[in-house]
Amino acid sequence: MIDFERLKNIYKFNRHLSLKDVQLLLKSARSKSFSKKELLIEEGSQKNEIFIIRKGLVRCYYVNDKGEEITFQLIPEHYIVANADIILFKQASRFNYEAFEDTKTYSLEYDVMQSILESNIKFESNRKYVFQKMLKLAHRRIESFVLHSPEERYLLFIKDYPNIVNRVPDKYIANVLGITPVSLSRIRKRIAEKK
Amino acid sequence: MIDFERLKNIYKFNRHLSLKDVQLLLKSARSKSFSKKELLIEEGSQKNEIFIIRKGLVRCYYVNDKGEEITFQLIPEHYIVANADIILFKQASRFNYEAFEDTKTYSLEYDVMQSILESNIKFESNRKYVFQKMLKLAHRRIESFVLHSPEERYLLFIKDYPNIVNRVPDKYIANVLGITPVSLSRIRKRIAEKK
DNA sequence: TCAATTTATTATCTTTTGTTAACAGCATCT
DNA sequence: AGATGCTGTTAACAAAAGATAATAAATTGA
Repeated sequence: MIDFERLKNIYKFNRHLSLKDVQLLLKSARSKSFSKKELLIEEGSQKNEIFIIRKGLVRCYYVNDKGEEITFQLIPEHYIVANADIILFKQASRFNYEAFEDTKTYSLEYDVMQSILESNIKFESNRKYVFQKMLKLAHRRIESFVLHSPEERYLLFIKDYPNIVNRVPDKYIANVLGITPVSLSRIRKRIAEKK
Repeated sequence: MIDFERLKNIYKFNRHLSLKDVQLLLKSARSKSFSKKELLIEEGSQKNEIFIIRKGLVRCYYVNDKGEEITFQLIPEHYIVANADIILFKQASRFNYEAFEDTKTYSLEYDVMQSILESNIKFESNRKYVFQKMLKLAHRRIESFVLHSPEERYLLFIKDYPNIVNRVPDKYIANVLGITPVSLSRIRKRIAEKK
């Protein structure tokens, strides 16, 4: 049974949303579980399912020409997993989204979600909130690339996401920072020597 | 006199918006002109004015501890200039937004814009469109840092923004790509030698 | 037009990163 | 327990990038 009150709190739905509103949205949602290494979204997929992670961690990765996996994003609890390629670029997913731990989600077809959101004006301010949150994360990440060195970027990352750091091997974090695992290892050494 | 029909076309306002709707939004807008080097938004500013560039180019830059200017973004015609720090992070602007050419804009207070948007349900789908467009740009830029080398990043940039390349000195583009001007010069040489 | 400024390139040197490979420490799994 | 696989560190070398400075070329402004 879904604990709506708790969920509402977790996802900080707008204060103008009543419990009823949230229920409206979630009664169409499915609860799903993925065991470690299972894929939520597969490369090539045209499906457009929106997930909210209740528990666990999802790794979004790209497979390049050489067959190497490059981790693009690490997505922990309470964040949204969505097929960005479909939503933003109208193309099949270039990424795999893999449960990196045993993961529980609520999910919903994007179109279904949209029609529910559009059916109730109260959802609009919440939609705005979600979009802003995503833009905020994106902006901060771009800043970290333009304004900071890889070393500073790493320090920022462990400060911003202590929650992720202890849960995934460093090599994946290196990818997210746009550097190689070997380089991250050296950066860590340099930082340690400074102290 | 504002040519609404043309403007509507340029900014691809949603088909559900009538000319009347667009007029509603724009009658509160001011037309402004900035001569080269004038600031649209100044570092430290708490003002929240949204600009649409009708003509010209705006450079968004950050001044670091050493007093060096780092260009964060180059914003050409038809794009939006907004104080991201205020809107996303509720803090005074860390950036200057400078007219890099003589620039003409329409502008509007963010709060005014919001209340107009909220007064008319028809604007919602357009708001969604604008947010998506911004997220798309942000996502693509993050991709360029995570998935591509500086050289590939430069090639992507000149492909995506040929419009900007010929209008600003390379040193600003280097900043946007997260590298130094000297390094960009070497990259250009390397690319030239390959051909 | 001509001086002054800005920009791009090149050189030199230092630092950092990428690449590949080896290896040790852990964890996992049957 | 023992074999296997995964991860992080280190080494060695090549490639690229940062820093600084000098210079040439282009642009700007009076």
